[in-house]
Amino acid sequence: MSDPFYITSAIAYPNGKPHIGHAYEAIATDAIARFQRLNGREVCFVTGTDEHGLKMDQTARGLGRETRDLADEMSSYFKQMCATLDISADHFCRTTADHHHKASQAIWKRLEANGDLYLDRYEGWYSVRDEAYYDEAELTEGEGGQKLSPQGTPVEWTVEESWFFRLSKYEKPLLDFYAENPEFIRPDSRKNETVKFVEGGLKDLSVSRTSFDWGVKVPGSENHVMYVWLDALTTYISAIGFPDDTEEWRKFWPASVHIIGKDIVRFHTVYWPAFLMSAGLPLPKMVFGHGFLLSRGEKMSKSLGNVVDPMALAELFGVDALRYFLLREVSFGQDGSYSPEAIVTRVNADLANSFGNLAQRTLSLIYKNCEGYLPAIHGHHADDQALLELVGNAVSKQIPAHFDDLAMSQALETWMQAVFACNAYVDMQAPWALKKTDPQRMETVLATLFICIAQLAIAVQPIIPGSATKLLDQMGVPEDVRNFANAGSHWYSPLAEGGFQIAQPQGLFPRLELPAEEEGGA
RNA sequence: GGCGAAGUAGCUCAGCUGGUUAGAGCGGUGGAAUCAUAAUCCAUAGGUCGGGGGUUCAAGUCCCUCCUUCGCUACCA
Repeated sequence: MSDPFYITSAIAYPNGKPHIGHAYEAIATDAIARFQRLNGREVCFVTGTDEHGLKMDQTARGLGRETRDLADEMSSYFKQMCATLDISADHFCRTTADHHHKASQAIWKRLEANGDLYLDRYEGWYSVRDEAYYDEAELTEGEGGQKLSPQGTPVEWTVEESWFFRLSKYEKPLLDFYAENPEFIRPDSRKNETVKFVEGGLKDLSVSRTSFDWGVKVPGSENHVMYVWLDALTTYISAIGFPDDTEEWRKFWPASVHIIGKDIVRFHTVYWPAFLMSAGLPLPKMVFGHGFLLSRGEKMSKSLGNVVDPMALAELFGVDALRYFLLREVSFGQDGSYSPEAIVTRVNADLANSFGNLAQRTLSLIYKNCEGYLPAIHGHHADDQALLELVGNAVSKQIPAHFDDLAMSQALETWMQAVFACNAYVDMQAPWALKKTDPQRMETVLATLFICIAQLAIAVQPIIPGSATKLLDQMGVPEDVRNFANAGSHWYSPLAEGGFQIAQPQGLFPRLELPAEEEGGA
């Protein structure tokens, strides 16, 4: 088990409860992590919550609560979401943890030691009401020449003491890095945006705040807290031990991939690598900016009232159904659309009808006609060979290649084609008819199907771990076979000859029904 | 405004470096089968590949232009 694979999702900003976008990212990241484990890599998967910053502080104050208290509560919802959705994270990190503060201060000191931090003044148009600075170009002019923020609140020219990071110094190194590492930013559209942005020139970055104190204290400037992003990004290294020289740190850094939303690509592809360069640390190998989930093609927002609670969806349709839908229907990297009809249609067609029914009809035939004992193989026909080859090729080559490329929807498309081939094979061979005409042939056909179904279940584990495991359990497939390296090994005959007997098969993928329409609007 | 992405069958989308009759799934239609979660399999549905122009022996696939939608254009995260 060498070849470490370190993957992170973004750490969520918990000033609200988790929404479907958080669930989507967690599920996608989890599927990749699970795939790599089954692919023989030693995996570390980190997720968590990013709890500092102005907004958390404001939200808590608005509720009349202690910020820390609110953070504890909100973070727990995200942790709970991970548990519910079968997210196999190795570490759930909170930026409020002591070790994380220590790590953030350590990286700060490294930037400082490298001469990249200097104290200056941040000047700009500041809205007291929004507690935010705005660019001149964003402002509008109200009555009497009063300058207004995009939110329509008054702004005034404000000067604040701030530490700056010499981001400008890294313009060239970053561009060189992008050029030398074409896979660093994916998909390409995000890379273009980033390159153009950096080519446009980088200004030094204000990396401390004095206007609030909910954050990591700047070493030596106790009235400053660190810019939230500097602290948040540090999670990726503090999670595995930094600044301590731990075994995990040595094994897993630099990260294999950071999975993030397309809205925070810049922080991960400009600021983060610049910070790391300054700190003298290796850079992550890849940053992948996935798309957004739209509700019937529209952005989800509180004002539109179309925000979807992922817990409710999991409750309604099942965790694996939700996971399958999101990863099959949405091309990873692009925006995707969600609707109850779409999930019901997709899950019924693929999981219930095609794959679930394939397993059910095959296992039922074995249960009824072979007393549950796995049938012997009496020499394969060309049809059997063709199917075994098609499924074997999909499971051992094509599907892992797609997963490795983070193309989960394509992996599943390939998977479905193999499922279709199995169904076509069942119909053509008609083992129920062979029962009377050629029992031995029936046994071979059922054995062939059993092998294929097991392989398909093994391959789909990263997507629907719960159901796949249940099916493999029903089928008695040994643990050490349940990975990409061994799925195609010679495990069937030993299992059959060992006298394994299946119980009466239980359907694992129930057909979904469209939930009844909500009554009356208003 | 600048830069970029996208516009392909009713729906959701594949189509890499240009090359035989433009593909898949879902839906629709017609058959077959009855082992199975009324699931499955086979066949099929006549889309000027956003409009126009151009390059080429050959363009959905390259160039120009127009239309439409979307993203980025730094200090909330």
